[in-house]
Amino acid sequence: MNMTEHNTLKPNTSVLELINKPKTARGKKTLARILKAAEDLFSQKGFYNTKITEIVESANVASGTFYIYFPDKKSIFRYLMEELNHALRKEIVEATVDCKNRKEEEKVGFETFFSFVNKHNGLFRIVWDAQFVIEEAFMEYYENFAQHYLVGIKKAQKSGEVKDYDPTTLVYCLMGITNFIALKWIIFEKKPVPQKVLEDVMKIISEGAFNLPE
Amino acid sequence: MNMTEHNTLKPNTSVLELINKPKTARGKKTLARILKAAEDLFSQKGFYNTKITEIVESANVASGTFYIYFPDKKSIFRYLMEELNHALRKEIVEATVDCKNRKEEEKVGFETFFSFVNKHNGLFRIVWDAQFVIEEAFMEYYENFAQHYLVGIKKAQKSGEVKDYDPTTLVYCLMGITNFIALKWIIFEKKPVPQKVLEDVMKIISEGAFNLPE
DNA sequence: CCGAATCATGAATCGAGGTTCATATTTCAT
DNA sequence: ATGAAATATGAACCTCGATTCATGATTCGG
Repeated sequence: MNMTEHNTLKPNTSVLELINKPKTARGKKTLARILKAAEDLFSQKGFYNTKITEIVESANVASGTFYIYFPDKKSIFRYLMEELNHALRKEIVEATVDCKNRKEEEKVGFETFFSFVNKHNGLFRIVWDAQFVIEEAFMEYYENFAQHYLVGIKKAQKSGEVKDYDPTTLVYCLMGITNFIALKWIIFEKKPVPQKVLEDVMKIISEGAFNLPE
Repeated sequence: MNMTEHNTLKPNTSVLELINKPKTARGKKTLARILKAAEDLFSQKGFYNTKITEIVESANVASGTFYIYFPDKKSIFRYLMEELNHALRKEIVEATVDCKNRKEEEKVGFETFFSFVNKHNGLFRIVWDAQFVIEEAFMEYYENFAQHYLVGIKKAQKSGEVKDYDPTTLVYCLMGITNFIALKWIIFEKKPVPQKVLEDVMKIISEGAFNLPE
């Protein structure tokens, strides 16, 4: 077992270089087809139930071709995870740039997250599958997401917009809420998250769940 | 493919009979050893990374013995899932019997959930792994849990203790919060959930996260 | 338009691990 | 005490799927 240097939680650690980058138009197309096929299949059936055979078949390439771009099955999985992570964060950042206040920012962030999961509803399955495919990746994913979230929350606490709880607790509560709401609607019900639900969620995190005892 | 009758979401569907029940003291002990070994291994390494070989070795039985009690690898996984599900619900019900109001009930419920996950920290890994092992089981698990939760929440809404949101939304928010707080602390940090965190969580769901703009 | 680099092929390899089964041992009701 | 039922054994089987590699086709800069 040749253990390579451990991959600590450095923010910008990228593993995307694991792949052998195509240098030709043809190569790029092929790689794209492979990635698409893999994302679809992993999303539907998970890592261990997806055969390389199926990926290459669905991508219309020979099995050997797969190994031109990825050293092994796990690499493509990890690659997809990072890709999704980046894409999600990018969408959220872009969607929230000109929000007037933190509350609006949360709302738009939630909406963006829901629509992203709706588009890439394999995100969950891939991320959750990760804990048994590439152990570190799973924690890395959420801790990373939380860290970015944290920055915004702390700022909003300084400005007085957000109450003075332990910010990490708040961040994990908010991530929990969005993840489970998306799970319920997009994964279980196979529908977009209804507007009414989004609004109730906003009310819950604004006003709490309980009525005051009179 | 001989598709057996589809397992709809009937509350009390039990699959525990999948196993060949032992009729002897010896048999019971053996089965218990196998279950313990399997729970440990599945928790640590997930379903697909756990070999029958390892389970039986860790349980000190021969490979054939495994198949006396379970028809195949998936059965024992499913069995464990149900067992955990029942155990968790039982603990929560028992812990909350004499709570004075819904808010206290939530708090005690949260505490019990955290302590359960702390004791059986494989619960998460097993449940989340499930979506790729036994697809229905994953959704079944959460929907089932949600349904029980819902009953209590609706009651508390009638009595006016809980605000009048869509109860399903509220339930999934609360499940999301507890699951992610447990994830952060018990799984990622490998520590029990600190008291301060529990208190902040309670405040968040009581008072919300935002300060009112003055 | 040539040839070195790139990309593609797919049959063959190889190891892994779930499951079976013929045989042996243990239990326990009578 | 006894034998039928219940348990236990573990080597052998068998399938499946990740990966390799020798060979062939394409690309594209100069």
